[in-house]
Amino acid sequence: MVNGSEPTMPQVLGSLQQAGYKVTAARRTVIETVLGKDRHFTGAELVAEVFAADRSVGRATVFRTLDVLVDLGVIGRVHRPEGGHGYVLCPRGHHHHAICSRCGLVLDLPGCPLNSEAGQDTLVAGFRLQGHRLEYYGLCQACQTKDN
Amino acid sequence: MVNGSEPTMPQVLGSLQQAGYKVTAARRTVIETVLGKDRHFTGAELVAEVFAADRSVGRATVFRTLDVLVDLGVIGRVHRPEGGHGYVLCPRGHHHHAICSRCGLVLDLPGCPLNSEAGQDTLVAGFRLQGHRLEYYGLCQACQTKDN
DNA sequence: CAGATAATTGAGACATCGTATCAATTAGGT
DNA sequence: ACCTAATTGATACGATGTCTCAATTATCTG
Repeated sequence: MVNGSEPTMPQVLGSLQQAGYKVTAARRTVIETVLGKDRHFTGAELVAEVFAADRSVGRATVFRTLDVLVDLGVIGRVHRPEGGHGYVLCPRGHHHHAICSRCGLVLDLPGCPLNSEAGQDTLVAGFRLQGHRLEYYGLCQACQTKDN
Repeated sequence: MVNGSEPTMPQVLGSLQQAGYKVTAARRTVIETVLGKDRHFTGAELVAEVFAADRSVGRATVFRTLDVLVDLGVIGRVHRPEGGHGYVLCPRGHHHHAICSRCGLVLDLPGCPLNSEAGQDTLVAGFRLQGHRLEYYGLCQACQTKDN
């Protein structure tokens, strides 16, 4: 990946336990598969890959584990250029993504270009800000050089 | 709504024609329904409302009209806190949204807090920026005062 | 280690959201 | 009024998740 701050297998398993979730074989398989991805993916894609790795893991379990991982902050949901939404592996801490609108590559951007959270409390009168979501779209280096 | 820059019925119909689309009864009904909304909505919600207004409008036509309106820039797609995505009425020009995570109210934010586009060309080495999507989440004034 | 127990699982039906097909209708230019 | 292509409604379909439920299993307690 682009920077080295992605969570590792033991880290995620630790977070799981710490949050009160059980560490099961199915979850291991799903997490291993997710950690191997370097671009956004759909639930269906993940189901296929997990199924290829372990035929006994159920469809519902994959989606349930995705929910858990979103809850833990290991992955996030993003819009996909094609419409619908996908999932993407997230490094820890506040950050945003640059998404290649051609191949789906996801780059993690360190930091946040927005002003301090304090300044944004007054974004709109009376609105209590809780968070934000920022996604950049464009072409990654590889896709720029491909003709067409 | 919060600011007065939302498109009006004649404006949207004009845009429709100008873009080469025909002005039909079904589209009028869908557009009227959309213009009456002040928060994000799902396709299904809109289908129900349009159907209530005119029982003869088909499901597919509602979604087709939504596509046209996205194309015209009258509405945009946003993430919904509950997951999935929704549609939201948009004023013209580059802007972003503040979305109440409790009631779904959407506030249009004039301008853009990000630095000039020029500066963002170098966001990540080699990445050619095409655009971005920014959404704020929080509680609107009304929802802050509601107990819980 | 064994037993208790609550979380988790797989299977598959179901729900939601949106799209494709297709013959019939209709808007808009002439 | 006529022509023609765009649009329509109905319906089947597809993609993406969610729910139910009985069976299993990870973790805790002793």
